[in-house]
This record gives sequence, structure tokens and C-alpha cells, in this order.
Amino acid sequence: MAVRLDDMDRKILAELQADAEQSLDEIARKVGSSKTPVWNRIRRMKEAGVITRQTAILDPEALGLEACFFVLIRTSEHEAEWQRKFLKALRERPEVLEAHRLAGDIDYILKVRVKNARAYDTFYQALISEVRIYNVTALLSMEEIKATTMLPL
Amino acid sequence: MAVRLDDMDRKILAELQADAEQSLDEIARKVGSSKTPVWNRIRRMKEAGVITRQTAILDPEALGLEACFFVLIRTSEHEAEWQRKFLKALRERPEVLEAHRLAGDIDYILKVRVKNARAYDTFYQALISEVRIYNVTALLSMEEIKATTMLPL
DNA sequence: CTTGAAAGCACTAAAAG
DNA sequence: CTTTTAGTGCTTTCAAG
Repeated sequence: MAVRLDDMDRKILAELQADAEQSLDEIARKVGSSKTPVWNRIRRMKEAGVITRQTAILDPEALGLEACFFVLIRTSEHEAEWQRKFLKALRERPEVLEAHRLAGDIDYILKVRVKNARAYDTFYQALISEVRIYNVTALLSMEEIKATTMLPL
Repeated sequence: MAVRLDDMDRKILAELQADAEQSLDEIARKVGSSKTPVWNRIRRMKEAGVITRQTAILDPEALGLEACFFVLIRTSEHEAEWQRKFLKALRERPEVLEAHRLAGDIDYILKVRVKNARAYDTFYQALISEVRIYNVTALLSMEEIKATTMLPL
């Protein structure tokens, strides 16, 4: 899965992560190349799956999504059918921004963005009514110190 | 901070979140409007800070960043000077993708992306040598079930 | 909101290193 | 094999109705 990238590729990726609206000419100038080679490298990296997609980043506060919870989940069930239902529920709920299966005594962690604590409770009640969960701890974020989509290159 | 958005604005945002590479004409067609009004709405939402920026989403696996940790931090220190140093350290480290200050007995949560467990240990040793930390629990992600930048609208 | 028009840009192909 | 040059048609941007 890992793709071979040279220094120029990495510079281009850094520019695209920082600002995907720049023109090819601008990127080419910054990385010390020119339009066509930069365009070819970007195309190759899209085909190779290094660049997944391009998206607009929105401000959650400006949209009224003022509450962010990290949810630690322990479960007693480990059957395939239960897991299938659980994953489906997570993927279908748009307020679940992240979901990971973990190693260790905590089985899952979720990141959930909602309007307020009440909206979180609605989400929580809906989730536990869909699938059996042994233990849930919700961690409420008081302050987003850092949140970036920029991967280190 | 919260901005008033109508249904058309929300449809446009949904399109931009799903794929920011679409042309204005395409977006306009999908939301049932035309080029200029869509362009004006997007400009207004950028000025209002609803749309923060546009970015390329990269595949961490393809870049060889195969390990993801959630780090739960408890601290005994709550002085301004300690906090300043701690936040600075987090903001400067590119492997820290997210950092939140929490309510409750856990003080901070981090999301950290690195090449492997060894790289995490290097990060961890560097962090605890920079700032005094009372207790750290690292949760290792075995599987990214879901990871989206798309906020619910 | 629509039309329309100017400027800029992405993308392609073909030439040159 | 990679870069430069050059051209076409689409897209953004903006002014006027």
C-alpha cells in the first residue's frame, strides 16, 4: 500500500494540504518546478490513492456544533453479528466523525460532534437502544487546542 | 459566531464537503440554482468563516503512517506557565493531529499519527521530557472504522 | 437571479532536453 | 524518462440589467 514518494512529491502534498485552492502555477513556483510536471505528479498520486479527495473544511462553531465528545466504549459482546450492527450504526450516524476499534480493555473510541449536551444524550440513547453496550464513558471537550487534517510528511 | 444559513447554503456546503473539486456549474446544477448565486453564497460563507479553507485529504496508510494512538493525559500541574509550555509543545508537533482540553478527571486527549509503535515511543519520551505529566494512557487503534471531515448540516 | 463577457486556469499533446 | 512549450476549451470572477 505504501507508495514511493520523492522530495518533490512531498513538497507538493504539503502545499495541497495547506491550501488546495492554489493554482498549479503557484504550487509549481513554491516547490521549484513547473506546471506540467506538478500536474502529472498530482495525477499519479491521486491514482495511487495517496490523495484521497479534496474537501472544504468548515468551522463547527460557526455551524452551531458547539459540543465535542470522545466516547470510550467497552462491550461484552464480540460476535460477528453484533459487530456488524454496531459498525453499521456508527457509519450511518453523521455526528460520529471518527470511530476506531482499539487494542486493550477499552474496545472502541468515538469522536462525536453535536449542537449541545442534550443532542449528545439523544445520540447516546439512540445508540444504546440499537446495540448492547457494556460500559460507556463520555469525555467532554472544553477546548479544541489543535485540530488539523495535515499529516506529517 | 453562529451564522444564519438557509437551505440552499446547507446544500452547497454539503456538496463542498463531499467534493471540493466540482465546478460551480456542477454544484449549481445539483443544488438547483445557477453559477453566480452559488458563487456569491460561497464567497459570503468564506468571509463569515463558515468555510475555513480547502484541503487535500491524504491516505495515512499510503504515506506509511500506520499507527494511530489516542492519548489520555492526567496532570497534577494547573499553573498558567505549565499549560503554556504544554500547549506550545502540542501545537508544534506535527504528529499531534488533535488535542482537546477535557472536563472531568482526564485533563487532555490527543490523537497522534505516527509510522509505528516505536515512533510513538519517541514522541512520548520527547513530550514527557518537555513537560511534567502525572499519568498517561495510550490507546492504540487497531482499525479505523470511520474517519470523516464532513460535519452534519 | 440572469446574462454575458474578460481573464485565468486546467488539461492535453507535442517538442525538446 | 522528464521537462518545457504552447494551445484549446472550460471555469472563475465580476459587472450590468
